[in-house]
This record gives sequence, structure tokens and C-alpha cells, in this order.
Amino acid sequence: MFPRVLRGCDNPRGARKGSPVAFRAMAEGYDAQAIERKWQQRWAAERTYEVDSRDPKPKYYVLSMYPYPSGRAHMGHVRNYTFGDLIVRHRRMQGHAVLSPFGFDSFGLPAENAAIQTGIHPRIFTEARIEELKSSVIAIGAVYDWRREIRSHDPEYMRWNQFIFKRFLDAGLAYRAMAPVNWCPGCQTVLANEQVLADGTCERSGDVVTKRDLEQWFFRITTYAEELLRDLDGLDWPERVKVMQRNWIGRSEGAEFDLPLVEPDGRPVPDGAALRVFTTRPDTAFGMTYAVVAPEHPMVGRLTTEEHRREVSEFVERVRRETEIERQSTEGPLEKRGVFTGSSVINPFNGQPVPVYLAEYVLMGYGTGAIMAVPAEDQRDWDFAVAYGLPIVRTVQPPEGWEGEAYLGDGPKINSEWLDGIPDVATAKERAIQWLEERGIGKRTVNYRLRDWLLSRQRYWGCPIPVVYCPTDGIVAVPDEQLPVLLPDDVEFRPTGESPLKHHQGFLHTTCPACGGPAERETDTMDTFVDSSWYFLRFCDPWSPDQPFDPDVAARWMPVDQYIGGIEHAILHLMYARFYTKALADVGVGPAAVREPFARLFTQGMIRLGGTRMSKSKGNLIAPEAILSGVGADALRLSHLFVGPPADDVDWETVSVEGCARFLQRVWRLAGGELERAGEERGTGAQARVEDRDPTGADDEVRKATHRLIARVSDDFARWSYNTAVAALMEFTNVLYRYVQGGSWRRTLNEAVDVLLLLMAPMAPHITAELWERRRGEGARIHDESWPEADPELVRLDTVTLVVQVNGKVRDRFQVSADIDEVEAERLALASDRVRDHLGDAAPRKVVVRPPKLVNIVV
RNA sequence: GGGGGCGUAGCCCAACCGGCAGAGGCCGACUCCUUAAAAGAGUCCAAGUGAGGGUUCGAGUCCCUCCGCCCCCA
Repeated sequence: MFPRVLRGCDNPRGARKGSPVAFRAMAEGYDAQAIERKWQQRWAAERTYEVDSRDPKPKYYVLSMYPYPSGRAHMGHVRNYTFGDLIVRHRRMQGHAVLSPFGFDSFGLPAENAAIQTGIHPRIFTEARIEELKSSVIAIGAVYDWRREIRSHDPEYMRWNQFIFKRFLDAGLAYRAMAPVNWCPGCQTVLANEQVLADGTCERSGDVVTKRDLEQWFFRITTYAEELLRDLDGLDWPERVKVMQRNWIGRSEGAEFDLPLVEPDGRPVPDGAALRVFTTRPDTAFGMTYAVVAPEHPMVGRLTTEEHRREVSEFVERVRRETEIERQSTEGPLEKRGVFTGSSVINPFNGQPVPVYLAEYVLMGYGTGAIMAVPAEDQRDWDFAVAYGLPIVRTVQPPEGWEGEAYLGDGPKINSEWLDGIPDVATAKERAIQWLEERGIGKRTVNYRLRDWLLSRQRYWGCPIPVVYCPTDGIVAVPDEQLPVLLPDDVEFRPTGESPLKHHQGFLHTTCPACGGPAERETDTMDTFVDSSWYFLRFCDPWSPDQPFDPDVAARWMPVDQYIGGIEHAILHLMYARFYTKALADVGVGPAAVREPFARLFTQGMIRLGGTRMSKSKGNLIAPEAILSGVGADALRLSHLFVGPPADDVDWETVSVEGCARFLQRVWRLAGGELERAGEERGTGAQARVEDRDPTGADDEVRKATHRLIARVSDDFARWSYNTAVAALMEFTNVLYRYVQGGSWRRTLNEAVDVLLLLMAPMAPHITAELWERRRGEGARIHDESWPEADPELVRLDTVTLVVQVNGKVRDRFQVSADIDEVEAERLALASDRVRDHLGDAAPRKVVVRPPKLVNIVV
């Protein structure tokens, strides 16, 4: 269907007739394929988009999130790289030294799964996918400094990945700890979260996945929780991404305090043991009617009395088998979601004992893993209390007519002894914390939801963690000069999904760098989020032979001025990259002054098809190839830009590539001179005349339209409104068509067409480059030209339409001077016959005057 | 369950600080060109902003409630 559109320019009728005009039109027809190939080769050969760090022009760093190489580009990639490329070309025309690098996030599960299925080594598989993706990225006309290309699985990249890990280890930012992992009893192996289906079963064997504790590596991202939260304020990011990050960090202020354990008779236990709880609402402590500990809490054994032991251990076992979602879900019978331990603790606020329960809804990972339960002011506590017949005591007076259950709002304190009468929660909270601190029972605490980053993966296709385990020396880091620790190639991929590294004797057995004795290598590899947490720094200086990158060179380019990617990375990738940037600066590897990696972030909308998300698994991908080999890359790029606001999701069914291709044809005819020739010589359509003469009113209008277009498109570019920019270019082209057909002055037309091409150059780079060269001669490069400047004199409107309303309804219009004042506008409005008709006898009660656009007369 | 976003012609979308609801494209109709079709050139085309309420001289835009769709967290 697409080639048919194209064929319009090689006119078969004309060809048969053999007229010279038709022959020329055919010879010079818009051949997207040839033109696009030609310019893609030129940009590479002429090294147009390679940039040197010593370039004195102001820097601009544009980066699209580097992709996982999954084969040929899909529409999501095309959209992403179209935006990025547009900015690169636009900024360069504006006189910036633009850094535009590209790389591949080439470690990861899909390649390993493919290896298990097909036996093809992940490296071979991945590198083939990289070549495919790379060629389609080039085919859409996106330009990069390819000398800087990064692949995560490149041994050089691995070296510095491991080097950085070691610096973090030295600085105490990397550590080992026990952590629960997903364990499949059928496969006898650890599973990544992605391998656990939503119903909590193993994607391969179908067994129910349970939790098992293993020693794992962590990065201490929580050290930076406060800074990660605070620095969000200074970032030019979409507000919703910032909100997601804030929620993920989850800062909450409250208090921790001790609840002393008591014997069944109510006396404190002899060793003075206590249960430490965290609460954000210490003011409600007088309403505590029970306490809850997480089923994994270390004190569960101590708290459980003999007669409850069987019930408790059954409960703990069951919860271990549950998925996080089941555990947090509010569905299901509450009676089964907790269990009494038999013990009690003392509420230090009023000295009363309260029973201690275990419940699913309390998580070990948050706070202290134990809570004071206040049913009246927490809905989950309320539900639990009702189910278990526990008392409910309100400590905040709900407003008049309150019919809900737990009341979380503000109000005066009640039933709270010395807090009674305090009119608001905030003051009571302060008072309660002071009281705890004065008595040494507890302290003010800031708690974060953010957890340390678990980076261990029990997989093959990732960067090995560079440590060995020595019976004598314990954990020993591999010396820098022995880096990188490479993955062995001669491995067998088992369908169990277990990491082949565990069984590779050559990899496993090594010598201890400290004592020279036999030692075992770490077989865990790093989470691929590690690779993507500093690649943007490496791009600044990917040639550095003795460090990950030169911090001074990185300081020259960082931060990334415009980062572009999908919303799906709004939390993890961006958080980890921010952490890495800060931590690298602190350990002296990164530039000290750069504490945030991405100054400006844009998250593009998703592409759907028929209302559902486009994805490989759904099998509803639209391949760009057919379009690229049909109407071509410029039309495809334009379609992506034109379809709607870049941040919005788009449905591919609504995208009209043909419409954009048609527009490019029109531009081709206009700028290539075909339109004039067609009018002059063929006599078809309206007469088109280009002549040398004095300017007329029409020429003035076209000049003004030209400069208004510059202003509009420049403004649209600045605010990411590419759909309206394309619309403006189309509108302007329509104006020029009418102008040419009505008779045009060569000078005006030339300026207008040049501007049109310059403004289109970042969007449709190939066709504009070709037309520019044809108009200006061999060697002319449109992308080396400066971005046009609008002449403010020509942009300003001389006359505007003044609207006159009566009671908000439009009753008359005048063409008035743009600098009309209030008095004159009101006089004109009141003098209007039509306004008088509508006013009748009524006297104006009020006249709202907003010169030069509007007067509203209220009666 | 919590948080966020979006609902405007048959369809995709404009309207930027509250000020004439319409820029652009698609679809469709018609005219010209043509033996004809395609392509091309041109003309035309409709709605009153999901529903209800509020604020205002004035609401697509701000506020509230509801409906529908989407995203994120749980």
C-alpha cells in the first residue's frame, strides 16, 4: 500500500508521452530509499555527529535510555530515538557541542533463556541482536557518536563495573547479608522475580515458589535516602515521576519505643526484654489495644508460649509460602491472617498490658517489624481488632456525624490522659515524642520505605561480582590488576535455570589473592541495573584506560541535559542511577560536583494497538521495516511526532503514515521547484508563477507568516509540542502552495522555503538535507546551518480582532490596532450598533475591558 | 485500597496565563486535470468540550461529585 503513494511522483502518463517536463519530474522524483541511504552514509562518513570534549561551544548532552538489544527496533524504540535525534540535531543547529552517544544494555535474562532453549551462547545471541537493533536505529536516521558505543557485556565495561563495585566495598557501600530469595522446590533453584508468575508459581515448573534465606550482596542505597529525596526538588522532571520516587523512598517521621515483655501474671520478665515498635502516630499510643510482630520477627520464638507454639509455627510456615501480593491483599478471611502468641507486653504510656499477635500485614522489612496496634486510628488494625474481638479505644475525636470506622484525620485528643485536650494531632505527636525521649523509653525516628539494593543474581549472563571466598581470609576482593573477572564460555545451560557458574570447575576454583591458598569464586552476578547506573558517565570518556572515566571529562558533559525514556523506568533505574552518581562522587571516582545525573527527564507515552499495550508477548508488534522500506524513515519519524503529544500514549491504529508521506511529497514538489514547473509548463492545476518584481501585499504576508512560523516552531520545540510544530509546518506549506499558485516573488519564496526546510531539518533530516543540497549546491549541509531567528518586527501582529461580548456572548467584532488602549476599546464597543441592539434599554452594569482582544459588557 | 493522568467533530488531535471552541491530519463528498483509474491541484464537511453542580463579567481550562478508560503503588 505504501509504494503506491510513492509512485505518484513518477508519472506514468508523462513517461509515456515522453515530454521533457515529465521526464525531469520522474528523474528528480522523491526517492526516499535512495535519499535516506545516501545521507545516512554521509553523516557517518563525514563524522558529523562525533564530538570532542575540547569543543569550546556550550555543551548539551542528549541521551535516550540505552536499550536491551532485543533485535530489530520496534515502534517504541522508533518513537524514543526520533525524539532524541530531533533534539540532537536541533541543539547542534543552535550552536551547541552536542554529546549524543548510544549503547546496549546487553546483559540480562532473555539471552540466557534463549541459550537454555536453543543452546546458542548468550554472547553470540546478544551480539546478533545488537547488530540488528543498531542497523534499524541507523535506518531511522538517528545519529550518534558511534565511537563511544558501550555494550554492558564488553570486557572493558565489565572491568570498570567490577572496579566500581570494589570501591563501594571499600567504602562500606557494598555488603553481604542474609535475605529471602524466591526458591522453586521443583527446580531446586533460586528464581529471579521475573520468573515468578503473578499467582506465585514458577514460570517453568509450575511449583509454588517459597522464600529461602541466602547470603546476598547489597548496596547501601539507604544511606542516601534523605539526599535522594531532597535533591528531587531541583530536578526538571515530570511531577508524577518525582511523586513516584518520593513514594518509593517513603519517608515517615515518628518514634520508636520499647514495650516491655511481661509474665502471664503481669510482672516484667526477669531479663527486662522488650519489643521495639515503630509508629508514625505516637500520639495514639493510649489507644493501643494489642501489639503485632511480623511472622519473621526474631522474637517470635521468645514471645510464643507453649500452648500456642503449634498454631504459631503453622502460621509462620504458611506466610512464608505466600507471595508479597497475597500477604498485602485485603481480601480473604481475616480470622486466618493472624495468630495470638500467648504473650503480653506493657504499653509504657499507661502501664497496661496488651496481647501480642502475629499478622501477615506487618512486614519485617519496614520499621522494626513490630507495631503497636491502634484500631481506632488505623483501618487495618480496626479490621483485625474486629476479627479477633479486641477492644477499640478512640484517641482522636472524629468530627460531628462521623460514620466511618478508623479515623485518620485531625482532631482533639481524647482518652489519652496527659494528651487530652490538645486540639490537633501534630502537637500531640510532638508532645508524645518528647515524653518518650525524656524517659529514655524511645526516640524520634525517621523511617524510610526504601530498602537497600539487592544486587546478587544467581544467573550466568551478567557481570561477575569480583570476590573470592577463602577458608583462611574470608571474603577477598579480586585485585584490580586481575580485573575483569570474565564469564567462562564453555558452560552448559541447564533447563533447571540454575546458574552454570556453580558447576564450572575452572571458574569456581581459584587461588586466594591474599594467602595464595585454594579459594572459591563468587558465582553470583550483578543485577543489570548496576550496568545501567553509570553508563551515562562512561559515555563521556569511554576510552579511559586506567579508570572508568576521567572525572574532569565527565564533569565537562554531566549532567545529562535531556534524558528520554519510558515511564516504566520511573522508579528503579532512575533511583539506582541517582544513587550511583552520588556514591561515585563520594568515593572519588565520579566528578565531585555532579550529584544528580539527569537534569531534565522526559518520559514518552507508550504505543498501543487497538487499545492494548504493544509487546512481544502479546504478538501485536508493528514492525517499522515495512514503513522504512516503503515511504521511508522521514515519513515514519514525522508520523510519530505528529500523532499527538509526546507524553501521551498513542494507538498505532490512529497513526497516518500516509498523511505524513503526502506532506513530504508536497514539500518536495515545492522546494524542488516541481510545483513551479508543473504550473508553468504543464499547465495543470492552478497557475504557478515565480517572477522577479516588486513585492506586493501577498509577499508581505508570506514574510510575516515565515517569521511567525520560526517563532511558533521554536517555541513548540522548547516545550516538547512536536505535534503542533508539524501542524504549523503543514499549515505553512499550504500557505506557500496558494502563494505560488497566485504568483510569487522569487526572493520571498526562497526565504520561505529555506526556513521551512531548516525548521523541518531536525524532524525529517534526509529529505531536507537532499533538498538543501539541490538548492544550494554540492557540499551544502543543512544540518550545519544555524537555526533561524524570527524577526520580532515581523512576528508582531499589527491588527487583531477585538471581540465584543454582551453578558459573555459574542455580539460584534472589530479589526483594531494591536496597541489599542482600554478607553478606546470600550468606546468602540459601546458605539457598536449590534451591541446597542442587544443592550436595549438596559444600562451597562459593568464593562470588562481586556485590550486588545476583548470587551465584555454586563447588564 | 491509595496516588496520578486523560475524556473536545466519524477518527487522531489544537486552543500555552480563565477571554471568538478549530490550527493540522485522517476519513468522506464534490470540482479540475485525465480516455479511465491512480496520483496530483482545489473546494466543502460536522461538533460545542463524558454527566451534573459550583466559582467567575466570562469555564474545554479552576473547584466538587459521579461515569468511563489508562498508568503507578499496594
